[in-house]
Amino acid sequence: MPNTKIPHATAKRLPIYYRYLHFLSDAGKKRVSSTELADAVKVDSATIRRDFSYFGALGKRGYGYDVNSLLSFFRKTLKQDKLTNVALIGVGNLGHALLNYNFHQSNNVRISAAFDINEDITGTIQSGVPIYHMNDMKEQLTVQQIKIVILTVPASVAQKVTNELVEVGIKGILNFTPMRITVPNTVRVQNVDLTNELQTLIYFLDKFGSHDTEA
Amino acid sequence: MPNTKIPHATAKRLPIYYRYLHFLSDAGKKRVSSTELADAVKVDSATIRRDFSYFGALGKRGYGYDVNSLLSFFRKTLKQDKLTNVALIGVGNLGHALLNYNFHQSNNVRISAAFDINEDITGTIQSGVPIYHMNDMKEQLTVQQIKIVILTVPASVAQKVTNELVEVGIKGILNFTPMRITVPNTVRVQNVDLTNELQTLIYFLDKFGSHDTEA
DNA sequence: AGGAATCTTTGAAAAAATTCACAAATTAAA
DNA sequence: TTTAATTTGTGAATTTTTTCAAAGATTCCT
Repeated sequence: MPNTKIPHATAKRLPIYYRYLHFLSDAGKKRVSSTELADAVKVDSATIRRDFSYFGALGKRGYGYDVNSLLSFFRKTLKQDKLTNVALIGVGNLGHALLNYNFHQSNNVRISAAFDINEDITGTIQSGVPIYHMNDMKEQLTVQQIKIVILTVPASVAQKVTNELVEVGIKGILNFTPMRITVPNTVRVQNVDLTNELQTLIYFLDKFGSHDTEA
Repeated sequence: MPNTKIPHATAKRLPIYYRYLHFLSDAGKKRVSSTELADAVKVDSATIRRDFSYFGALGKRGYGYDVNSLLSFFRKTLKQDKLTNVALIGVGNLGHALLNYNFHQSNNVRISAAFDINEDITGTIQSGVPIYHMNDMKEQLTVQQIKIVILTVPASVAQKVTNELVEVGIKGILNFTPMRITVPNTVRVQNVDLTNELQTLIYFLDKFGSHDTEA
């Protein structure tokens, strides 16, 4: 019974599987077992089989999974078969790094517009991406029909900017600010909090019995 | 019965609470209720109360939690009362941004050394941090007694570098590479995978019934 | 002071996620 | 062809996490 309801925890692992399948395919590998995958992506093999099973019977007993068919299945599932345009809001330290970060390569995502208030950079093109002034944000997002943004503005303006994003129909926000922004529940927020990650790491430290932790 | 065993899910939320308490304290607020906190950090109030209760009875019925005592309790718990030195391995795009990123401000963490193979920058000081050559990594990490690193090297060398880190007794790795690195279970790895975050966001998109997702 | 309102603490229930373990299917080897 | 070795798919058990709900403690208002 495919696709009925994919658990949240499973969904978050799909990109990890996807990437490794990509790697295997590039390496010319034809088949892969859940055990082999487990070793590479550090997820228990039973969990992997369970995850896959939510999408139906993707494997073959005694054989494993066919790399290429699994890959193309996940490519569709993750909507990697078409290019997604996103905008970058806030071209500071981190924003600038993300402009150069090669999302496109493995991801089929392109940053097609960036916004900032700094007039030294607005109007220019950085790493192939035009930088607009924040004043033009709502207009450009509408015209370019962008539905996903990466938010790298200062925490102090995060909510204010978010409200504008919601107004123009943004559906997904990758939030790099430390603020927990408020949005209507038609909008999805994914938080990436660098400070938190470090603090969590420090916290877990001498608590040994360690190993891996998902971001 | 405090401190016996803090659930993983709880531990990952502590930094979020900590930061907001900091904010409240700075704003001169004396007390806060779980409901109020819940609204700000987007975690259910019952979950917050449960989380706190693992550390003992930190609040007062009918009153709420005292901001400053809660703050100083968490400061100790998260070891934010003393400065933690970390190293940055790999000063590329992202690494450079992290050098400028103000971990220190809210975090009491300092990047005290950075490493790269690019001889144009080794030997220089960037954003106040000396950049050493990777050849000197093991020596410097040992001398400086660094136990935590931020790993921003290319995926292709992630495991190789990790092995060296393990050799010199690194205990925590904040892994920005897309590789799932292998470490002995005395070492903790926290993965931050930017591409994954975006893909997850895209995946969740039209699956509406949305809202927040932790990184 | 008395009573209503607030708010934590915490058992217990519910929900979600992981893991075990084995039958069923397939491949590989002898 | 028969046997041994793999390996999936999945009920069931377990573990983890979240949420409910009510008793107990305190504050606030009149």
